[in-house]
Amino acid sequence: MAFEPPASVDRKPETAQKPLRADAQRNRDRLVEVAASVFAERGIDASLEEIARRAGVGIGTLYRHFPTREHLVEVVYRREVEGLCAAAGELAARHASDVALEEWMRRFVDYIATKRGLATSLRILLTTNSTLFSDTSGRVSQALRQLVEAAVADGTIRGDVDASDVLHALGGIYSAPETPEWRDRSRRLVKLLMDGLRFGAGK
Amino acid sequence: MAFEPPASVDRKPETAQKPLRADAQRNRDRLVEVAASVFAERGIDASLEEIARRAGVGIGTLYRHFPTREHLVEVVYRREVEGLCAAAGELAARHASDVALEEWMRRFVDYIATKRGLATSLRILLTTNSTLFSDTSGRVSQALRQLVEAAVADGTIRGDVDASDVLHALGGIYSAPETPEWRDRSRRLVKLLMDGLRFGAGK
DNA sequence: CACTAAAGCGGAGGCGCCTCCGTTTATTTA
DNA sequence: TAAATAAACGGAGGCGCCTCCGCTTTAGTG
Repeated sequence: MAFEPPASVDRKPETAQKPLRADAQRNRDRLVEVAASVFAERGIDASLEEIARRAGVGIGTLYRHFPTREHLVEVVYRREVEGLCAAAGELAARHASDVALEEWMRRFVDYIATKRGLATSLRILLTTNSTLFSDTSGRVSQALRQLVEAAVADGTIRGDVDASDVLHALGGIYSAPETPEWRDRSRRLVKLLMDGLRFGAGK
Repeated sequence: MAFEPPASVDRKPETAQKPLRADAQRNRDRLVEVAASVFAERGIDASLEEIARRAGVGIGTLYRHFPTREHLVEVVYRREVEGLCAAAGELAARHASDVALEEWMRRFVDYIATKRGLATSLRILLTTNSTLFSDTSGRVSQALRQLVEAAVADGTIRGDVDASDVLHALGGIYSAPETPEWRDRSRRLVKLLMDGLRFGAGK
């Protein structure tokens, strides 16, 4: 305690560690799932005991799997980003590529919206744990690139932009001030952006 | 709680608010003093109840004066920086100006040393509460400037440097890695710096 | 001084954090 | 399938956080 350890969550080696016992794996999954909804509902400071309770496990089990609150938050956050990015592939398969892009951006905005309230805690986590930041932002921009390139390739959006342009355009959303109309304004921004992208498509 | 408030400690208006009742002022002073030593001894996560206990007041009194831990930490931190800077004037009055500068830099290093362990928490506080950062860093560089200018003026150190040069030189100390020899190395650095400053003094 | 209103006090109580360890369960071995 | 053992469980307990409110003290006022 004299020397509080760096607040970063330590990396577990990517080399898959021995598989968990079946019950342990079940509990762990359950905890992550419940934690995601409790954090969403009550904020990032939600009681860990409540999470354990709702997951139907003892508090000791929660702590064994996630030795600190930050461990749990990190896992939940990674899972959510992963889900968002995975949706890119599904949308691409099911819709015209410009529609897929638009829908994905809309989801992106919604997702950011849910995270606005947590901004300070999350920012601390992201600055503290730099791999978390680079991993997730890399994953997000990869998903976006996939969608933009597909839409450019089949001519449903103009060809003189790339994924990083779009990401920058979306970036404005992130930094916009926290007002009640934030969400609506962001949605308008996505629409506007799409109109711009569609304009002059197919040359 | 849905919307955790910005973690910044809100500015109390500089316009002096009505003076506290005598007992309240006494307790407040006592708390700050005790808190400084408890934080120094146990780290920034020390128990607030222990602080109240040692100050001989109830926990309720502590919370009335300092509604959050951050409030208390901020006040202690400001007081310490203030003390450090006030020492500049006293040293200047009592010693030759180069000696005053050297001694002050030594104290600065010692002070930073005590804060190393708290670095993460303090960094969060400083990035969260930007007035705290600008107030204190302004105050520190002002104290340093006073000492450097005096020493340059009476020719005990060379004339082709200014306070910001010296501050930058000291800045290296801050970012040096956290090793056991940190403190000794920093002291050597101060000596080295002073030798350099004295070299060719008086033109 | 005596009285009073306002200011301040303080600690009980409720809740959450986290550790520790006796008990239970899944898996391996025979 | 039974025994052995390693892995995992879970909650009691101790501690700290913070709020709330009945009690005490101070600073005016006559």
